[in-house]
Amino acid sequence: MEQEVFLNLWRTYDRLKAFEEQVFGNAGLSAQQYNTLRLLKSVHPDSMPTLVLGSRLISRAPDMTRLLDKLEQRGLLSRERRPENRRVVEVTITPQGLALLEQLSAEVRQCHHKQLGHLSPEALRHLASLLKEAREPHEDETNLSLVDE
Amino acid sequence: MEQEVFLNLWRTYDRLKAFEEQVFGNAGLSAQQYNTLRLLKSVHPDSMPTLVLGSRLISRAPDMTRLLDKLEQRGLLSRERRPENRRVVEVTITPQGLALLEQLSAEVRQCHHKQLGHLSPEALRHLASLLKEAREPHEDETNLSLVDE
DNA sequence: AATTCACAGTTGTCTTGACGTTTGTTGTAG
DNA sequence: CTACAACAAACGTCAAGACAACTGTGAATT
Repeated sequence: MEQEVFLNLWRTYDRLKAFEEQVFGNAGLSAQQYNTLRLLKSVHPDSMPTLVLGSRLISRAPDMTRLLDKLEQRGLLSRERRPENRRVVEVTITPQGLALLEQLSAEVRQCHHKQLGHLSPEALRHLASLLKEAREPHEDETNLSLVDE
Repeated sequence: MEQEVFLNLWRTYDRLKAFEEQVFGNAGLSAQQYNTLRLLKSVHPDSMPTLVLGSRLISRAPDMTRLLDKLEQRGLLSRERRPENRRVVEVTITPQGLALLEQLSAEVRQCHHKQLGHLSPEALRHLASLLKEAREPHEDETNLSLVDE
């Protein structure tokens, strides 16, 4: 029974993921990169240290450095070491990064609707709350809201 | 709303996956490899063509050849081209493969219990059925049962 | 002040996922 | 009977994920 739930979770995630991948693929982003930008936007114009960013992503990212490298090369974010603490690298989204998110936003909304639009609002609410309940004991910190816009 | 559900799905999957990875990691398997063996066991002593195997896995596997290479090297399965049709490669689980699954089975059950044991049977049933409903329009074929033992 | 320790990122390496392109095999049409 | 299309698998390549080891920086201990 518990096994069946996990397999259902896995497969459903795998199927729905394909939609996102198509949207982000067009823009040359991975889902993880998109979420990084989304998270940076939510604190803009403030910055965020690399490791904090990594820990707040939906899915753990063991490779923040290289992920940020790529986004920085494309001018979507900037990194800076501040004199008061040269250990941390502060990351900020750039106007280009914001513009890219803006450009994608309609398509992303549409994508999520294609994924799950066939479910009733009650079913969606119920599903979200069961999912939260399922992972609740395994969250390290109280990792608050997943949506932040 | 739909976006929030997908993010919850993603995160919950990511959190629960960690448990499986630990169990399979000990045995030197990936979750995908374990599922391959499990699927082969379900048709044992019959065999299965490579591509059929790939299409029946929980999550798509674009790289069956190399996944099977590793399992074959460890003697967990065998591959064979039959004279009547030399195009297809028939895959069969070996006694060693079966033994490995047997050896892991208790640990796997325990792992799923750790993942989801805190939910009531009703919640589990409900969650499974909502997940099925969520991906239903996106299943290519009627991809029937995920559990097959 | 020098040493030790903890912290934040980075780099190296290996494995896996993704995707397009061959190679070998069979069936079919001219 | 030959050429061509289809199919199954294998291979090449590149980007991501995982994990360990390393570098540089700041704070604490003595």
